[in-house]
Amino acid sequence: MRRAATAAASPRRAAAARAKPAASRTQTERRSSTIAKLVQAGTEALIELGYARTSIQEICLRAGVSHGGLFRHFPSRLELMKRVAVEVGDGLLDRYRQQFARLQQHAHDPIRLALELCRGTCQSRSHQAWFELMMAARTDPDLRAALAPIWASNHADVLALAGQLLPEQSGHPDFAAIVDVMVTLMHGEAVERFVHVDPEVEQRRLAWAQQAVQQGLLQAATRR
Amino acid sequence: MRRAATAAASPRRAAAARAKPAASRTQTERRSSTIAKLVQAGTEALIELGYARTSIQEICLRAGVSHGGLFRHFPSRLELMKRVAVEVGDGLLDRYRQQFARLQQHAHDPIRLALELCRGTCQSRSHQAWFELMMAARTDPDLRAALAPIWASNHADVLALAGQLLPEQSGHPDFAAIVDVMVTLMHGEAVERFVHVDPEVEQRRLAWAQQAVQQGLLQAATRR
DNA sequence: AAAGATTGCGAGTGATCGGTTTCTAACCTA
DNA sequence: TAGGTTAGAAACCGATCACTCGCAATCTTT
Repeated sequence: MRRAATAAASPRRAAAARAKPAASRTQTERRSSTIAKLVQAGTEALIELGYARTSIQEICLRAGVSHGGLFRHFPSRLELMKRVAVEVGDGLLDRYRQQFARLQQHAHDPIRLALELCRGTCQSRSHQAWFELMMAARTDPDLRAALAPIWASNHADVLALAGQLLPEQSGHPDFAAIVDVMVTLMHGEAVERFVHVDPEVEQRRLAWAQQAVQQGLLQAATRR
Repeated sequence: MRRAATAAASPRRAAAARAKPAASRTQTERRSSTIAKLVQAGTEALIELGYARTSIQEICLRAGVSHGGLFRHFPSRLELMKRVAVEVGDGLLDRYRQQFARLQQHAHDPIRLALELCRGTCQSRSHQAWFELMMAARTDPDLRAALAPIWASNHADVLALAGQLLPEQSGHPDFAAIVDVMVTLMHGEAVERFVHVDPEVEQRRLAWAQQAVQQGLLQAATRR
């Protein structure tokens, strides 16, 4: 399906690209370049202005693409937002994975690290775009329908990643429930952060969460 | 300042009101009646359509008030939204207080009851309007400035109410932190609910939260 | 190099936005 | 009951919304 390799295979076009790298590009390069610019601009607009004010003209202005140029690649605003959602969701997971891999050797407690990274991810700029789409979808049936499968796969990916990064704990019968509670807590924290930020409260909250997770993991699921 | 009593003080007008209660009303009655209708309509529109689509004409349509009539009582959309926020915030607290008073005699565990009511409140229709205003304010500086004091007082009221309803636990050094974590958790739950609802996960989450609160209350703050 | 396909551009379209203005109907004071 | 004030209705304003369309520029194929 993809034809990215075709460009490099043509010696004549490759030579032209070497001579005037900015001026002459293949169609697929032009296409993917402007698409990337549009998606990036859409993400930034979501973060800074919110879904309602992320208008076509705002995106085009930020991307440096004309009004009509956008519709050459996306048939509607909704389709662009779908693409943004996929890109943002994948980006958040990648970010988490990379940070964990980089820091886990120097971390004393992997659970603490996991919680801190979870908080950091939920408070990141990208995650604000994610929330913005979630909230907009609440009252926008079309957007909701379009994003539902993206959310579902992302949710599954989060749990899978947690099990992958914490292999020793992943076998615990309550592991999924604990991950769920912690992610939910971080989501609540991120939402409240839009209203008010209190570093001291946040620190106590994380300490409390860490303790609760460790106690939860120590005891077997004897509740039932 | 207020003159609501003036109407009832006039015997002639009171007689007229008794004769044709719907047709003839005092100015203050007319005024407060349409204001109430506008605030109610604004709240419902927030819940069903979201902040962005809660337009002047949508509110007027729902309230049965003309476009110009709205601006007779509110100088701008923002002022109406401020009023909605106050009304919704107070309503949520009243609702919680009343439900707790009604159910605490039959409840086995007041902490469990407090958590269940907190969840119920955060998942109520009114709370969706509250969230909608929160999220809209994230990217709307004017709205944010207008709602900041309302949030601050509401936040203080929530903690005060918790201490009032759980007098035995309110003296614990971690009480405020525990209430904070639980409210935050319920906020996260409410947000995720916009995406997906899973009753089984929610049940486990509440059981886990209850257990965590009880363990947190049992031990003194020995962390430091 | 000619012909064909793809990409980018920007002036349109009708609808809707928050807010103003003008005018009539209802109510209050005296 | 006359004169003044308040409440409500509806036409109107410029700005902005998502989206369309015809045309020019740039690749790709022959």
